[in-house]
Amino acid sequence: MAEQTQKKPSRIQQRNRRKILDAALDVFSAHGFRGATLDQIAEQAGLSKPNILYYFDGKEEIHVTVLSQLMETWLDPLAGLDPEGDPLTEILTYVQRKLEMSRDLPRESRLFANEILQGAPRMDPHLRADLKPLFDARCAVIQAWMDAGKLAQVDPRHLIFSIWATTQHYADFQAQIDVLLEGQEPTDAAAQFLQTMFRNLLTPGPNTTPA
Amino acid sequence: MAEQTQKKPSRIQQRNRRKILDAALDVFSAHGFRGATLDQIAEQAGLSKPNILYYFDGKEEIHVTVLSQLMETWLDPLAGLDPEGDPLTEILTYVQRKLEMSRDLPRESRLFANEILQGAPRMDPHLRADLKPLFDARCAVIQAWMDAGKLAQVDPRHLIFSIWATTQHYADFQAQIDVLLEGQEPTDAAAQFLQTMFRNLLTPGPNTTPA
DNA sequence: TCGTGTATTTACCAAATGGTCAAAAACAAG
DNA sequence: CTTGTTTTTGACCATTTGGTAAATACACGA
Repeated sequence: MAEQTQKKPSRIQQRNRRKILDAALDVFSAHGFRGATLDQIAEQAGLSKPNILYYFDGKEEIHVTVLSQLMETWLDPLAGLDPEGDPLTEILTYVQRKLEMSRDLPRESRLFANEILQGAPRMDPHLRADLKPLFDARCAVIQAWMDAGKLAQVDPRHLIFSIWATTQHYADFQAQIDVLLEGQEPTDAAAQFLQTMFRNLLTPGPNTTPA
Repeated sequence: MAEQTQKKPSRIQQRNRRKILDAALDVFSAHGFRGATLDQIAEQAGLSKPNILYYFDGKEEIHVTVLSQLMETWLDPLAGLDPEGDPLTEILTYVQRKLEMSRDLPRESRLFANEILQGAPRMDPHLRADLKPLFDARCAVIQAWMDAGKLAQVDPRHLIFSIWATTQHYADFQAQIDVLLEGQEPTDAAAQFLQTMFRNLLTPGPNTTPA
């Protein structure tokens, strides 16, 4: 059966589960949970619907599995922020990595956005268990940098929010951006803009927040 | 019938259409188009399902109507940006207004986000017809301000994107933010942060973009 | 090659859902 | 009250969709 409690998954099982999860990422990210159908996932995966339900207990389980896997990938850049590195460089690198993820993994970004938009019904536990601790830890690191005078004083929490918002925007609102930037040079102006914005924000100098 | 080609709508008709559209905003913004059901909308509106279909031709038409109405509200702040005003003040005021809209009209923000996330299937025409021209016009205004040396030189298009992204983030990702900021002082730190960020970005000074 | 557990398909089902229709209320005007 | 119009409803319908059961095909080690 598929419910092997501890058996090693056969090669064919691994392959099919991967195909299903990849198809599910496609479909869920494009239509949301309720908008996606098992038939669509089945077709995309090149398998029959009952066959898919042979590998997963139901639509819900597929969705949860995809979201769980996504979580790791998604937290990776933030987790990679090095408390020992140069503060400004670390943050600007983080911005850059997030921006690249929007480019290279738009499906993942949209899937995540979809889930949060609906109130994170299935992801809330993950957010509390995985994201929250990491978020708090990174806020503390950034705060320490600021206290040491290595960065301008701003609210670390909203700094992170603004990084997420601006970078993920390019994946999540791509349809809008395509309309607004139609036919314009594909220069990577976004990267340059964001680097400038966050550098200016974080560089301690004459423009710092008034006490 | 409801299909009066030019007749004035009766008072009861106006009232019911409004109830339906408000209920639809609730339901669509919370579950997306496919996730929303006519029964949910009917219940929320306090009407029966057939009665709803007496006022609207179908689910699709309700959705389109809500989106169209939303468009005006949504473009209003950008349209209100005054080319004659003080550049920095104008933009910072715009940021503030957009942030307030995220607070006061989160349903609208999420409905919009949902639609764009799905690739703007029903809104694409509106984007091209209404948003695009306004966007181009405002970009030109901002560019002129920069050329006159009244603002630091950055890409106006990405400036606007970043304003949208950061402000709407507070409505669209509220579920996530609630988890991450749980139990923290409800100070309006977001407003202060964003004002600082965009002021530092746009104030011509030592931290300007390198030529 | 054979047998056994694995994988896949065919044929279904029940619930949900968008939508219809005719008739009943409700209502307005004379 | 009566008549003509607008509004509302109850009873249905067809399709979609998540899911199941049983039968069939397949892989692969003995």
